[in-house]
Amino acid sequence: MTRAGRPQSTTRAELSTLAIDLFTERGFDETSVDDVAAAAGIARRTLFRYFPSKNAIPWGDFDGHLGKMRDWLAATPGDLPLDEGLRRALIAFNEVPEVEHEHHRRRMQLLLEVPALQAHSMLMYHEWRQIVAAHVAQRLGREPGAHLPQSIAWQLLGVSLAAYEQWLSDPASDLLTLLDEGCAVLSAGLPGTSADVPLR
Amino acid sequence: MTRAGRPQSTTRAELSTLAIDLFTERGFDETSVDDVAAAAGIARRTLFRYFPSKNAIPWGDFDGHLGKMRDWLAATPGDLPLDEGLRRALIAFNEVPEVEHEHHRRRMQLLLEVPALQAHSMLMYHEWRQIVAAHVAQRLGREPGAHLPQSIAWQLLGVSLAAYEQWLSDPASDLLTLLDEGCAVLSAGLPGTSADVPLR
DNA sequence: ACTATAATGGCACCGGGTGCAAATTCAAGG
DNA sequence: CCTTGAATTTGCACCCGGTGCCATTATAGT
Repeated sequence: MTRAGRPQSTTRAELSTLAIDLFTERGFDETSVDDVAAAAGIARRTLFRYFPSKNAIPWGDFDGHLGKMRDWLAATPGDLPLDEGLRRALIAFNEVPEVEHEHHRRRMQLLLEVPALQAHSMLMYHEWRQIVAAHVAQRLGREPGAHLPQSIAWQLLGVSLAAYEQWLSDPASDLLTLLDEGCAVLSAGLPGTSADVPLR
Repeated sequence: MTRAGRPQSTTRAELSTLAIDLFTERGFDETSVDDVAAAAGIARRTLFRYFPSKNAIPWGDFDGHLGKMRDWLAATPGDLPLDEGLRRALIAFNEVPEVEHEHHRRRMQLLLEVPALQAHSMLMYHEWRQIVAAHVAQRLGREPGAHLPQSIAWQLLGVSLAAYEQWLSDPASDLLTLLDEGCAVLSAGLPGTSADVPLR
């Protein structure tokens, strides 16, 4: 059954963590792809078979993780309000086992603070947004490509990224709490609205 | 008075429109920087003095345009609800004179549909978000770097990008109307919430 | 051992981006 | 008219990310 040929000499995950270490120590721009390949003991050409680009390396197996987001949303009870379903899925998606906390933080620090990676992340989040939009569309009885679902997906992404930025800038903060706060704003709408009590 | 040296041989705006033409015709990835330079009649090296990267070329003078966003927000009457002020500034920022409609559409089509440019746009919008966050912070009496202002800025960016995507995908649609719809969601919060009438 | 299979690795090549130093073009002053 | 100085343009060498191609290597099954 085990279809054979030469076995892989390493894994995406291994390479990703190794690279994150290097990038964090020496800096992303200052570390060349050759450096990573050399440290991993493989050829540069091979590294590009594990990852499509240097920017993709710190992401590890994000696509695999995306599947979970889809599953959580699909498993959302139908009687749950839309915002509550989104909130729970978002929390679940960003929950990380205690042991991996430090590693997760370092990875996200790279992804959110290195300009090249910041930019690249938008390509990664495209699929994530489509998953969210599809769920919202289904709940609201619209097309996945319609304006409302797409807008909500973008806004939820905004909530996530703002929470992550805050989390990274304040070591004492808790990521899930921040995500919760963001969701609250998204659910209830902007403060200081005509519907609200006057500000002063 | 005119402090002299050799005069510039062209302008950012000229190069930008020329390049947008080329990129639209032949494709962004298929058009090399040398092609653009050749078409403009300047050296490749010189082109990189007008723009810091190939990705920046289609943006033209975006930084200058950013100043207007700051001005509109600063000029917002203090008695206007927060959401209404943001809505008006967003509309004003994205209003384009009739004559430039076609050009604007082609530019945005590139910026939103070419992956490399999609990614790069996040770096461009960073400053835009900070402007919005600063305004929100001032209105709400918080620090510009605080979570709430940053989250709202991210969400407003999401509203903008969703509107633009919709506008590009549907030629019959009106951009300002779409922006308005997005702002409405942001103001009022998500539909299908526990606070709303049950869905069916 | 032999073969099919699947991964690794070396090499040449392309395109974006930069540092550096020389060449160009203008205004102003002697 | 010629020089000087400022600001811009340009050519060149070089680095790095990324790809196409093909040979090489390591495994499983016969």
